[in-house]
Amino acid sequence: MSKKVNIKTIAAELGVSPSTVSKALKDSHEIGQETRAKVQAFAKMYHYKPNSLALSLRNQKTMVIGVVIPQITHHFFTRVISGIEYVANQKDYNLMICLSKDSYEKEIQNIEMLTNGSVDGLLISIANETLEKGNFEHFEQLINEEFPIVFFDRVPPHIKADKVIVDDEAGGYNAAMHLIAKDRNRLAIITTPEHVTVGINRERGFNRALQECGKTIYPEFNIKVEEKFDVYEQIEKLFKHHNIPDAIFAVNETYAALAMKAAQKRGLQIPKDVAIIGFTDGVISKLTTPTMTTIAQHGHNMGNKAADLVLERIYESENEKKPLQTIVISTNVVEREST
Amino acid sequence: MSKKVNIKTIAAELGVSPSTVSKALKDSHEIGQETRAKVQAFAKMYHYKPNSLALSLRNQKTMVIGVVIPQITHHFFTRVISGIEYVANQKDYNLMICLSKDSYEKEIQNIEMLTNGSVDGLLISIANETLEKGNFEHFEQLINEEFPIVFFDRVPPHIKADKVIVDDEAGGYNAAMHLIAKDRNRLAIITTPEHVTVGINRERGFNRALQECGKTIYPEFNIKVEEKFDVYEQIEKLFKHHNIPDAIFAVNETYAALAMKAAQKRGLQIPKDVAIIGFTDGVISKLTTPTMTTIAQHGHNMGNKAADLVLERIYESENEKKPLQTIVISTNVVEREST
DNA sequence: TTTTTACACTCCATCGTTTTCGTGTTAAAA
DNA sequence: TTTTAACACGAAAACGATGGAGTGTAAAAA
Repeated sequence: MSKKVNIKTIAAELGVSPSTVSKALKDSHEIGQETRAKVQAFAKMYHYKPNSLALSLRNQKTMVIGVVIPQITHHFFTRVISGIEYVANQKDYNLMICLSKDSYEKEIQNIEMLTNGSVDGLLISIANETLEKGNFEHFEQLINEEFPIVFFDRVPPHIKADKVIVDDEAGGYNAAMHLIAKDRNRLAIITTPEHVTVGINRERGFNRALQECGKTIYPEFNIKVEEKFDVYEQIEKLFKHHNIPDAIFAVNETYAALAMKAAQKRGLQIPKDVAIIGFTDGVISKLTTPTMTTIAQHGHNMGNKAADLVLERIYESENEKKPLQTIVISTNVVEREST
Repeated sequence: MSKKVNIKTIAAELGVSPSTVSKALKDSHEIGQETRAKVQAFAKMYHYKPNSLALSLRNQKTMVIGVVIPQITHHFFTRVISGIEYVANQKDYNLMICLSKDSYEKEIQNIEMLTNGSVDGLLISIANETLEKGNFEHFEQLINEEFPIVFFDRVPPHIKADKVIVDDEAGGYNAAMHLIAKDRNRLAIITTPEHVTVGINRERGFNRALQECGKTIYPEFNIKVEEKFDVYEQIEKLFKHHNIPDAIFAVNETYAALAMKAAQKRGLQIPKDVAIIGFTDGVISKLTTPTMTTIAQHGHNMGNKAADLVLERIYESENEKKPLQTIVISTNVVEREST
């Protein structure tokens, strides 16, 4: 890089002091018209830009929000990020995005790094590994320090903090109700292992609906997908029993699409023989054949709310703190061809 | 936020000077064993973390790479980011991701912001609006300043800079050849308007293959999709002619999936009646029915290469600069059921 | 003529950290 | 006893920008 212009170099070049330059650039009345014009012209000519590091250090404010997510290739998270970005940008805030890759260690590293003064606040969706471990000390410490922090989607269960979550339980309930309204009786669910909160909650809502409606809960119709093994094979098992479901609720879009494939491979008609409903507002559901009914998650909205919350915390004064909030983003059924 | 510990507060608390604390924390031999131990214990107890802003300012190094992309909800870009992140992390670099939302103005704002000292280097994929406008002054200025900058995927055509691109022309060529090898004669292409470089290049390769093989290029088999209008309707037109294609090459995954839907709606069998091939290695192609043959783009690899390049520029010394590079990421056909 | 006041700047401390160059003390060597 | 060296630590400048307090000049008011 060639030499960069800063206030000092301008000052030296123009034979004035740095303070004069700083004030002249802000059109301060303390500085004479002539000098002001001269400084401003010079600054423009040499593309002077104030160094944000120096500004941040001095103002103790970075105008950056840190975001830690497990995976950026998950479409839902990109929707959330785009929602966060929208709100942040309106307040002149920028984003620093880190990926934990669902690893406990990386998550800790990311958070350490971000809270070293680089950001004014933090938005976090917890790594799967951390959720499994159940070790949230790294968060508790930050919360004790009253660092502005908001959890979204994958949140720590027993920790007092601001959170934005999807109403997964209601989503699961509504999915089941939607299927039941279509006169389905043998409802299956494709879900995640115990430790993934979002999965359990959706399953809980699903089961509640079945109970309320007096539908049988078949143990063999509950597939808990382990990502480490072949996902398709696990889902395919649903159709290898003597008893085949006439409706399937998958807790995410991919599982739903794979269920559709598996069903079609068995020669089943969707939705005639088996209705399928997914979860999330991703790109896939509109492109499958038939198009897929889903529980829309409104990731963008979640991002908006999370950003609002953290900005509130950033701006609130030391003496008048608002109580902790948990914002629940409600879902809704988007009916398409698969049910 | 409660008070944060820094070197000064530690120094005051322990009755030593800031310099002593700084050295003690680095296990400097200048400081006695006893003091060293005392300082380190205190620092650990109060979770001292060096302020990265101050470090960056002093070292003139932020350990951050800025990334500007048009849309984060495009799966291809998330693959690239994940590739960038992988390489960056190995060198202890972090990412600052900004979204231009395909807007010229936002792109300029992002770049202004990032080059105010916040990042050591820049990775850019250009906004569509900028490409349309053809105004690349904001880049030229940075390049003149020798700021480490690497363009990827959507690159400025006539600007001398480091670039990482997909071999779109060869990709289009191979797609056509693949279809021709399947004994197809009436080949259609679903592409983008003129200004989107990636689209034109893929189309050019496609046409070249057709010419070389003596296949007819039907003008009505060339759909240039305008995103502002209903995409599906535009694609559907392919099947409304008396003459229907027996093979389709779509320059992205979404267009390909929509073409599949449109064909299936017309009662056409894929691949029997019409073979379809897409472009990109996204999530959709494996989940459609039938699964989709695509030209894999290797976004992750592109991210790796772009990050490698910019890090090279960051680390290279002022006097021995390497010549500008353009790295071409080659594509390959991933054959699935749709062809 | 002296005092006031407006004007146009400059000085200096500050944000948090590092690092070079001192400096004072003590013990060993001369 | 004096010189030397090791040891343990501190002072200060620097990174870039800012803003309150201070300074010097000149013109206007007393």
